[in-house]
Amino acid sequence: MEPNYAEEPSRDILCIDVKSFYASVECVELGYHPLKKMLVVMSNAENAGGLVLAASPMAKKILGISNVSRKYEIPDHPDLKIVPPRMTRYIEKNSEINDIYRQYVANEDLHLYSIDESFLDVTASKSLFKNDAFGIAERIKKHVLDQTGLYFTICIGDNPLLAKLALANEAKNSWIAEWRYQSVPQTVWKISPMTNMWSIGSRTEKRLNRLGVRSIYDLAHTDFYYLREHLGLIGEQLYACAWGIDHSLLADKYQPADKSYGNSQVLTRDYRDPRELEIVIREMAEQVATRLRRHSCQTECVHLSVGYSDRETTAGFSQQMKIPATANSKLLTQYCLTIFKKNYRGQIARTLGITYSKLVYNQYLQLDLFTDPEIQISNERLDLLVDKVRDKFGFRSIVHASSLLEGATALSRSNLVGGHAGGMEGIR
DNA sequence: TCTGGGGTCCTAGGACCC
DNA sequence: TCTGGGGTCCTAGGACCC
Repeated sequence: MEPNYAEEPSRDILCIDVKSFYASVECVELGYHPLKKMLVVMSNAENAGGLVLAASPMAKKILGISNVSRKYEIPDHPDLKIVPPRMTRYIEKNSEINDIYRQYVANEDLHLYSIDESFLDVTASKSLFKNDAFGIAERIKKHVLDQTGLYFTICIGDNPLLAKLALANEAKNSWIAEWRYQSVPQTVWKISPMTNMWSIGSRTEKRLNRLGVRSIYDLAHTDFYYLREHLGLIGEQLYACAWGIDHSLLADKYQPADKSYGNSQVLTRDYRDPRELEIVIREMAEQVATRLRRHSCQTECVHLSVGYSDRETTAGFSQQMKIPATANSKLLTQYCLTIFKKNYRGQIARTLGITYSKLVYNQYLQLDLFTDPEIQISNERLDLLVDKVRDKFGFRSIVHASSLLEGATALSRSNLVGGHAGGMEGIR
């Protein structure tokens, strides 16, 4: 049951990623050459456990630093520059770069994949620019370099999967690579280790090994029904991937089925006092609620997870709860605390996470039968007012008195963007 | 010396309904 | 005499990605 490529979509898809995005942005802003300077962007650099979010190509090459290195693993070197993250700046740069892409493709042919990766379908642009995919890629590369000083790699494929695989596996050496259906035997089947394949992590690799599959070549030559029987839908998808076929994996990512908003944090120390934990839960419940309101949506499902310290014998608990749609801070806080009280028995806690899922985008207030409508409406107004004041004057302008108590983390985290320093500290 | 943070998708099993 | 079966919703947990 080999695939028939004639029936598969054949487009000119570019997958573009900026080399060491955060590190490169910092180099440019600080006046260094992004390909020549050794620089790392580090979160929490004041702790030995500080995490490297991005390392410039030279830092990787000469000092062997990788993106999840810890501070205590970084060698001392006089030429190595260490800077804190400025997430807000990176988001701005990302949007500037995508604005450039929009000069080459229609908006519906541009898919933002992550902060440093985008997919462009340039099939329709070829006649407009009187150029092939390769030529358009070169033009975009020059444009972005001239305007922003950032270098990147581009891969071309018949579909997003091939472009993405090329980027992950071949673009390390050259700035451009092209993977097509015809080249699958020389490219996709040679991907090694197997975990370099999209959607194969260490667990899946082990499962495949147990089924006698030791390479991507093996995967492509394993009976489809055998894979489906043992791995279900995943088996079907893996088989398709091994032949470079992209039916769902990337395509579906453009329209996520289950959107959710959440925040999580590793606490800076062990917490064993339930009152302190409740303070942090309140803060987080409210911060995620703010994100809901900012996106004009409500949640129907609240999830709380508490991870225990290594010193406990159990890992922690994680529980969700279906609720009537709301984006109200006070209500959501109560739901989170309900889950907390139901499960917590005095263990030493180290991580907290709150996620709101099952989002609904209807704007009107869902009045419930058991609460006075006046109160519901005034709660809603209060939330929006608080959001507004914070938009204007910063998070710190209005905080709960409890955020000043021992154990609270909201104030110290108020400048974080995507969990890391936003870089606007002192401005607000 | 010590837990990064934010997401999405899939599966299994239980509850409930007709 | 006998264990129904199918569909849907929900939760928990696993896996993966950037």
